[in-house]
Amino acid sequence: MVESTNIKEVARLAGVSAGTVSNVLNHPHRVRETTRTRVHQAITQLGYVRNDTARQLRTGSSRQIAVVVLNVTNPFFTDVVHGVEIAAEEHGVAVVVCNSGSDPDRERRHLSLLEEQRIRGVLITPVNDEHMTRLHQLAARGIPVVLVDQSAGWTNRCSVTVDDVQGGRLAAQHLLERGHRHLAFAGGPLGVPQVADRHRGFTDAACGARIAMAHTATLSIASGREAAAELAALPADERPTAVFCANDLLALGMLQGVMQRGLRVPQDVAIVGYDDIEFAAAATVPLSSVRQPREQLGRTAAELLLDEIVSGAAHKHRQVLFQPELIARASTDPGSGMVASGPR
Amino acid sequence: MVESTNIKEVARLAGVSAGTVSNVLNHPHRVRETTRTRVHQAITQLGYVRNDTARQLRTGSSRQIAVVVLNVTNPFFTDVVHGVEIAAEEHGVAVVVCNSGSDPDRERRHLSLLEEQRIRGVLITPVNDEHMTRLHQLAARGIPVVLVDQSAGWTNRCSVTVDDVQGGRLAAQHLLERGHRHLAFAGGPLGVPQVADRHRGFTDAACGARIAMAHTATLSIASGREAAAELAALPADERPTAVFCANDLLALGMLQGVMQRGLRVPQDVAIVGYDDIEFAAAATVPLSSVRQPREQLGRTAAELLLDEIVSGAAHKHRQVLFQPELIARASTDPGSGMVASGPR
DNA sequence: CACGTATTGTGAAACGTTTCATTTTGCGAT
DNA sequence: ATCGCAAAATGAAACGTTTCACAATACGTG
Repeated sequence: MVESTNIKEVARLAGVSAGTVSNVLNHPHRVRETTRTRVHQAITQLGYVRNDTARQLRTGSSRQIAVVVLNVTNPFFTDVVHGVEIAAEEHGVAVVVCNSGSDPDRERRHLSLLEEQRIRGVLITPVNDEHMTRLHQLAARGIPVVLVDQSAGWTNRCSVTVDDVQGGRLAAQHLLERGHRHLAFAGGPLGVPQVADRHRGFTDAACGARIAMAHTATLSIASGREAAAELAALPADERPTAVFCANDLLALGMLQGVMQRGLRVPQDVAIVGYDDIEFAAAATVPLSSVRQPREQLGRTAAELLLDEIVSGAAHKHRQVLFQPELIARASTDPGSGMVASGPR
Repeated sequence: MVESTNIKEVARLAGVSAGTVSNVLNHPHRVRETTRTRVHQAITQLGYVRNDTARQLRTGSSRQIAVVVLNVTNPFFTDVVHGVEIAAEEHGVAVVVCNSGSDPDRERRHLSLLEEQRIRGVLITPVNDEHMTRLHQLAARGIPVVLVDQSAGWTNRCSVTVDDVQGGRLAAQHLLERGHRHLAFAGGPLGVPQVADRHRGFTDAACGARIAMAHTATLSIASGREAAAELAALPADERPTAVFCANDLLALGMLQGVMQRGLRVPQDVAIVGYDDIEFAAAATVPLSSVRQPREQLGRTAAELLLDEIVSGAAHKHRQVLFQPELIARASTDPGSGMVASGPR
């Protein structure tokens, strides 16, 4: 390990005090131009790099915000992260991405680490409500927290959500309009609030229809394939004619699974996904899906957080609720068959 | 902002010195059990959280490694990141994900920030060779750097790569075997080493064939659609019968674009992608693709980095080269038509 | 009970900044 | 020349840890 040069060495080389070097870096106008250039020369000559650790210790706050997501490999979340980055960049703060992988334990560890690092603020989609008090604690200790895509039990703080119950309703309505009377919901675990809400909205709006439940362990393509096997194994007259999947990964797996078993989509079974990730439109059969404003979700959340950071006590907490939108494509349209949808 | 309690307050409440509290936290065996529990009580009673900033300043090193990727929204990179996380978790170090977005300027800013933070190590897929000297500088200053998915001009350090030239060759061979004699390469910018290598391998192995070039501005679905428009506009006898796309996003866009314009895949135009992201198999026409060991790439890179971190001078630099593999699916198989491929 | 030794605990220094009260410098006006 | 005052520079304290040489206990043994 090479010991790096510090501010004092720069000061010595430039023939000034450490305080002056610090001023050159942080308040250039306070120092005369001639010395300023002298200091800059010393800096480049020594290859000096400011030690942010010491700076943070002294100033007491970092210049980073964190975003904790459920699953980095889910395009929904990477789009959210992208939105966060856009907003953060405008404010000159850096974003660190943490992945809980839907594991409460990893989520807890991340939060502890972030608190130890005195992170400036946290955006988080919690795994479940297990750590809600922990999050309130964080906020009480001066680390603002904004909930993303979840709002249960968080009325007195900022959150940015999409109406999942309404999303479930949209899916049900769409399928009922298409004439389906025997439906299925695929998703899980129901402990995940988003899944529970989508399920609730779906069953509410489809109260007249028959609804089967395909419980999945995760919200992944693999789980979708498994659920498809279950579904395809049913005798034709017992099989739902349409499935609503709790997210697009599940729906893509479902699509692959049922087609592999010789069922036609949408003729034998129609499929509606959720999120409308970019790959939904490019699927084997372009996927109908409940669209969420993914990037805007992230951007708005970041803006709320940044406002809370800069405004401090003057900040007013807000709960932003976006409305989802159903995008109909071939996977629910008997007429369109195998014709691809156009660009979104 | 709430002023947090520090180690001294804990010490006072527990009736010991600050050093003892520190020992309880870092070397528990050095302190008697009775005092240890007393200190722990004080910690929980005050809700004390260690200030990692001060700890890092004193110890001189952080417990985090960074991974800088070209595009967080590209599933290829999220899979790589996932591999990194797995390896890092085994070693108890945290991962921070930085997104350069293929922008050299953002890449530079990230590197500066990471250096200021005295990050423990960096995994990076550089945008191009613009900052190679900067990376060597970082390494010379005691921040190990491992190159991921790129190795040009990096012979004396660790890197983990997949043979892109060979990948390009595989694609060409595959298409030649299928009888295609009029090919196209879609990708860009050629300043991106991966693109250049794939292009080179492709043209090398297809030297007998006619090869058109569809230059794209980015490696995204949108760019793929644009390239498709270009291609579809050609008269049928001037149009290549097969396209090799520099990555799967491009290929998915290409697929959407050509189908939307009434061309059939693979009958009118066959398509080969690159990366074999999970969504390639789920595409409108399941996509043939050159598979890279995405997760293993990340995991291996992280392991090399961690070895360099713990072994220090004893570490031997290694350049790991993986071989790609062509996965044939319907997008290049005239026989299979629209039949979906099975699970991978 | 005194001794020797291993086990615990202490206290101050050090890490590299920023901050701010204070001192020094520069310079135009007298 | 000298004064006055703004501008510039200084130097030491402080941020919250960890470390380490040293002091103070505890405890088994003779």
